Amino acid sequence: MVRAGLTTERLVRAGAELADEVGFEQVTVSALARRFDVKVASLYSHLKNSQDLKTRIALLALAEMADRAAEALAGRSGKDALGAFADVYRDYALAHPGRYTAARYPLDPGTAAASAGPRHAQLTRAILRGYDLPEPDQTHAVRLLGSVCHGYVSLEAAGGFAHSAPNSQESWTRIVDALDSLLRNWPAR
Amino acid sequence: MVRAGLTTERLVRAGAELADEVGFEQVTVSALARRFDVKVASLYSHLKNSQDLKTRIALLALAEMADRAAEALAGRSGKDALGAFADVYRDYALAHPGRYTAARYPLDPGTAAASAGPRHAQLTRAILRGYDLPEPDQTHAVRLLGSVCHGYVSLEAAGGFAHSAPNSQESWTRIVDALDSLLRNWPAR
DNA sequence: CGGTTTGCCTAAATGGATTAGGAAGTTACA
DNA sequence: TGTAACTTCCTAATCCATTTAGGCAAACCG
Repeated sequence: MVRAGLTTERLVRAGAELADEVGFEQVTVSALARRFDVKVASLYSHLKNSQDLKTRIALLALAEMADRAAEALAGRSGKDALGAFADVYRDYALAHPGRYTAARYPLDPGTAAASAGPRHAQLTRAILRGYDLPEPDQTHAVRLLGSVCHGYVSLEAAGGFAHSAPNSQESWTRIVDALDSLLRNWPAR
Repeated sequence: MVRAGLTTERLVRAGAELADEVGFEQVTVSALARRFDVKVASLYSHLKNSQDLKTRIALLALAEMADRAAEALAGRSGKDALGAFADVYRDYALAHPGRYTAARYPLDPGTAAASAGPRHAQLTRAILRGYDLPEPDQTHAVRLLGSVCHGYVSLEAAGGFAHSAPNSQESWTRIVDALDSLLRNWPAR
């Protein structure tokens, strides 16, 4: 019997690739076993169950995005940082649609807290340092930025902007401009 | 044999209720059959397949939201309209989480075009009449508003804002304020 | 009232998720 | 090097959802 060399690590990585190829919904324990040319039951030594697999893929995606965002923000500030940050999410979603979908897989509170989620919030907050907003407005702005990035990328991925002018890239650029302007002129209570 | 009186209409409506109760992911043809105390195969006279069921629930949700949005916009304009519009989505998502999830179920282009999707875009555009933006900025703004509403509500539904201060309602109010301000001071190219 | 349509059925094939238990491969250590 | 302990992967079985084919009975329509 030749061993396939399965590890949780490799399975999750392969699961993420599978998600990008066929969609996160189609990621099943069975499909993953087929990809490793191994019986389904073998995976259950490395994964608790199907949900565990999906959760791990989600955590991988969140961590990858946070890594890229952190790199993109290094040495940038203000509008430059804002644009680079936003592009990280958009580019990631375009390059890795399955992983991006995975990143929205519902996590239980404990898992979410231990995920890269808080890092995302920290990074968003770092951008806002260039805009000098007092609390609690800073928190509102963090939530706004998160909503816009996530919302835009989701709608774009769903094809929402595909079949009408102007093209999506142009809107994206202008929306980043608009957000920059908004943050520089954040309305007082 | 007493007939159960199944129709596509009733099945979809019950499917939507089921989605709100147990989550859209858990809506299956089997669960629906159980709810009507009927054999699974019987549903296939009324539904093409499982995907058809989900698509129909999605269309129902999109139409319901568009109806509510249209009603909310009647007689309002400017910031008043903006706030009311945004609240429709938020309230709908809170009251009908399963249906709201359903509304993001991927539709093929033909179905999407025949859905209430375009009506949503029209309604968003109606709000912007109060802000006097020239094209193509109006389109960018439509996309921004759609992104914020969708993004915020998604993140909120996923519990993103649940465990930190300030509370979500306050952020939401301030974000609507901020968007109003942005639309009134939309930056030139 | 007889024929047709419709609504729901039984039956069966397919495929994913999951568990129990076993055998082959690997490692550690005497 | 021999062997015990552990790890990895397997067979086999169960359960549940999806989907299709074909049939009987109820409802409707002339």
